[in-house]
Amino acid sequence: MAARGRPARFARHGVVAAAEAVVRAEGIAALSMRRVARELGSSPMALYRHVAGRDELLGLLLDHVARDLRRPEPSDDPRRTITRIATITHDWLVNNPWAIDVLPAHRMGWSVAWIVEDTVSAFLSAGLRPAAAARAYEVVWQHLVGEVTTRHSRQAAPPSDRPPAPGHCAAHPTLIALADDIAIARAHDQYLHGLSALLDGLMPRP
Amino acid sequence: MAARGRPARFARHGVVAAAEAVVRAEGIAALSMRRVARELGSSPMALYRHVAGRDELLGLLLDHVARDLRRPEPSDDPRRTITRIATITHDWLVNNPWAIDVLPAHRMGWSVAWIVEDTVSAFLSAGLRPAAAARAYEVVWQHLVGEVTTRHSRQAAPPSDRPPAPGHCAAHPTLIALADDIAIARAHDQYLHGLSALLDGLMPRP
DNA sequence: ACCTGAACACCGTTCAAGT
DNA sequence: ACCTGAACACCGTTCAAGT
Repeated sequence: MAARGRPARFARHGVVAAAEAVVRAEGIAALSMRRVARELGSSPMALYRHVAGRDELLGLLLDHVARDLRRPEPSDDPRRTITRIATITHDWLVNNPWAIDVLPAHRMGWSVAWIVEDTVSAFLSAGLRPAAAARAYEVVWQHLVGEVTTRHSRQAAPPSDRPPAPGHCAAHPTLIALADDIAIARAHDQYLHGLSALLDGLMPRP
Repeated sequence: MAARGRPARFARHGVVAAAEAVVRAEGIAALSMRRVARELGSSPMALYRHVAGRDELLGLLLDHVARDLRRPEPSDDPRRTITRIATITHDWLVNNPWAIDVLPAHRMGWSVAWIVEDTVSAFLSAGLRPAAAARAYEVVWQHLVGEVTTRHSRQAAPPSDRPPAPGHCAAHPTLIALADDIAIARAHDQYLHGLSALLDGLMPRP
């Protein structure tokens, strides 16, 4: 069949690719319909031929970026499997922190459903009952999201160098005495440490 | 000394109070300088006499709302102390989810510094070394933030009722078999369950 | 000393018109 | 069939002018 009407200057995929370029170069805050249009050299309204709106564009971008998230090979040791999946997901979210906000609105797309699938079944094969396995997955996910969220927002607003007022020091002795330990615990990559403690509490002991 | 110049129509506190009213009634997304000005019946620019800008207003609002967060009495049992502080903070953050984003930019203001102080010293009196106590606090905080974040974003985007495509079912057998368990784990208030498992892993066993 | 109005540079999205 | 331009209802913030 012959092409009818005016030919398209770009396609849905081109819009997503332009959006990805903007996010990579200038961060998620710079991602606007107008900015993507400028990237494509078109008018803002041209995008709406290919994409329903900004929310859909974010969802498509999520699917696009999810290709970097590779499902690991299954292993015999459930704890090892869970740790590996969590680590991969963690590193991916550190690179794409905006995905945390998009994931729920995107109905936790099937492109990343294997995270739930493989983690829950690892908990099952570790001996947890179904309800406990589902809860355990939820806790691991919450901790993962919390680590990435706190990391990301601290990066955006680094701690001040100003010393605290004397009155504050007297009121918070432990805070002052352990200031270095607290700073180290925040700065270093402690995700695996926290996950390990969590799994100690969640999984049956041998 | 006599008042000089034009009298003020409102004060810094009035701006914060108006901001709180807007947030309580319409949520954090509705909080704009222009919206607060409308609330006060003034021009948007009048606010800048009393507040440096939107970021400072958010910080002041945080301090204002932090008065609802009451420091609990110390107890003899460290685990009980930590659980109580975490529960209070959790409930407060569920009511003020926007605070999660503001806290780091606000340099974790001294108005809530007792959370760190009391939690870390409880871990110390449970027998943890300083570095471990600091890390343990960090993990508890991360889990707390993650629980509130996932709860909040799911509330904004409830799961769809559409049944998944058959292909997806075949690829994710555990997900399908435990669908009800997973839904329950997400819906119910599982914060205390997760915290308990976390403390099992973090604290020395008697 | 405090407030206002116009302006600048943004935003998502609708709707009618052009090619 | 696809794209554009003007428009609407927003946003934070600057700057000069008014009282």
